[in-house]
Amino acid sequence: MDPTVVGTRQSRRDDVLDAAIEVFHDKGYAAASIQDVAERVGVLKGSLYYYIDSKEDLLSHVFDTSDEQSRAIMEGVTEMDAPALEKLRSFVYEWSLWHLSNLERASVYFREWRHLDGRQQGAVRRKRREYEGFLIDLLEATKAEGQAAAGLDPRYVCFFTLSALNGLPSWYRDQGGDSAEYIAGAYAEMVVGMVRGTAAASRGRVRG
Amino acid sequence: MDPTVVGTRQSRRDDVLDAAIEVFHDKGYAAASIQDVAERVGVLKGSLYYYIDSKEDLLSHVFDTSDEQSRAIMEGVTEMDAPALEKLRSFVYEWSLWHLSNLERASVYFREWRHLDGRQQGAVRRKRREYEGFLIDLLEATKAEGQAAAGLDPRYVCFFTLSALNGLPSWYRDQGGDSAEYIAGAYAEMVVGMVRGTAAASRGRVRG
DNA sequence: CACGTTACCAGACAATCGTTTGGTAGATAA
DNA sequence: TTATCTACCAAACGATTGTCTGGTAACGTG
Repeated sequence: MDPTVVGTRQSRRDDVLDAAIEVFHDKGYAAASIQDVAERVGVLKGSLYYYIDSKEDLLSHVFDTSDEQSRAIMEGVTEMDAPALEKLRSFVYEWSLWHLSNLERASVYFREWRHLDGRQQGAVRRKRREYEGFLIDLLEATKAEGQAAAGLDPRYVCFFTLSALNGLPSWYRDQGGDSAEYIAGAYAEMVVGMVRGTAAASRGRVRG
Repeated sequence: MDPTVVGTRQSRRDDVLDAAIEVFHDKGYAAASIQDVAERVGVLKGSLYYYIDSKEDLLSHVFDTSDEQSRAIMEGVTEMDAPALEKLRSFVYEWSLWHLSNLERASVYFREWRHLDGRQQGAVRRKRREYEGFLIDLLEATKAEGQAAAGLDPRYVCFFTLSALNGLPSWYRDQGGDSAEYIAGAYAEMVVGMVRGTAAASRGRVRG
C-alpha cells in the first residue's frame, strides 16, 4: 500500500469513490474506464469489484451524497428569519460556495446524469425541480414584499441563475485570484441586483 | 434511399453531420457510437467512412460551423452605433437566440470539447477567451459611460452571464411556452438589470 | 457500348471495454 | 494450530468499439 496515493485516514472504499469523481470529472463518465479509476487508486481494475458492484454504481454514489448536502442548504435558508430578498441572497451565496468547494463533484453532478439508469434519472430530475421550485418561491416572495422589479419572470430568473451557478466549476481555478467566499458573495450580489433592477426594462415588451 | 430519413434538399454529407449532432446531443460523444449515427442516416456504419475520416472528424465539424456563426454575432454588435449598454443588450439577445435556435449544436459545443485533440482544444479555448474578452470590454465600456454599478466586477459578470446562456439548451423545450425571441429578450433585460442594479450592494465587502 | 465515379454493403480487424473467476498472502480469531 | 476473513492479483470472458478492405450495383459521360 502506498500512503501517498491513499488519502489521509478514510476508508479504502471512500478512496475509490473520490478517485472515481476525479476521473469522471477529467474524462467524462463514458470516456473514463474502470482501469483509469483503478490506476488512480493503485490496484488492478478487477480488484475494484471488491468494493463496488458496477461502474454505474460509482457514478450513482456521486449523486446520493450531493443530494444530502443540497438539502441541508435549502433547509438552512428556509429556517432563516429574514426578508425574502435576504433569503435569496443567502441561498445563492451558499449554493455558489458549495459549487466552488466541490468542483469535481458539482460538475459531474450536472453533466453526467444521463448515464444513470431510468430510476435514478427520475430522482435527479425530481431533485432539480425541487431546486427550481424553491428558488421560484423565493423570487415570488421577494416580489410580494415589493423588493423585486415588476416585470420580472421568476421562472426565467430561476433558470438563468441556476445555470450561472452550474457553470462555476468550468471556469474557476483554485489557486490565485479571489477566494471562494468572495466570489460567492459577488454572485449573490449580482442576483440581488438583477432581481431589484429589471423594473423599467420590461416596459413595452410583448409576450411571444 | 428513404426520403423520410434524408433531409429536404441538402447534400448527403450534411445529413451525416446533422445526424451526428443529434446523436452526440442525446448520448454524449463518448457514449455515442458510429453505429448510432449510421442508423439515423440509414446506412451501415462502415459506409460512413465514405463521408468522414474519423469519429472525431464528425465532432470537430460541429465546432467549425459554430465558430463562424458566433463571429458574425460579435461583428454585428461591434458595428452598432449605440451606447455600450445597448450593445450589451443586443449581444446577450443575439447570443441567447443563437443558443435557442441551435439547441443541439450549442449543447454539444460547450459539453464535448474535451474529446477533441490538443490542437482543436486550443482553438476552442482561444475562441472562448474571445467571447469573454468581448463581453468584458462591453461591460467596461458600460462602466465608463456611467451606466453600470460601481462595485461591479466585469470578469464575474462575464462568467455569470455566459454560463447562464450556455445553460439555455438544458432546460428550454421547443413546443409551447414563450417564443425564443421573448426568452432572449427576457435574458437580455436580466443582464441589463444586473449591470445597472448592483450599485449599492457591494458596499462594505472586502476582497478576499 | 465502355469507363470512371458515386454511394454504398458485407465482413473482417485488433483493441478496448466492464465484468467474472479462481486463487492467495497476510492478518485476525478460536 | 487451524479456520476465517480481508484485500487484493492474474487471467480470462464475451461484447462492443472504430476502422479498413474488397466488392458491386447504379449512373453519368464519351
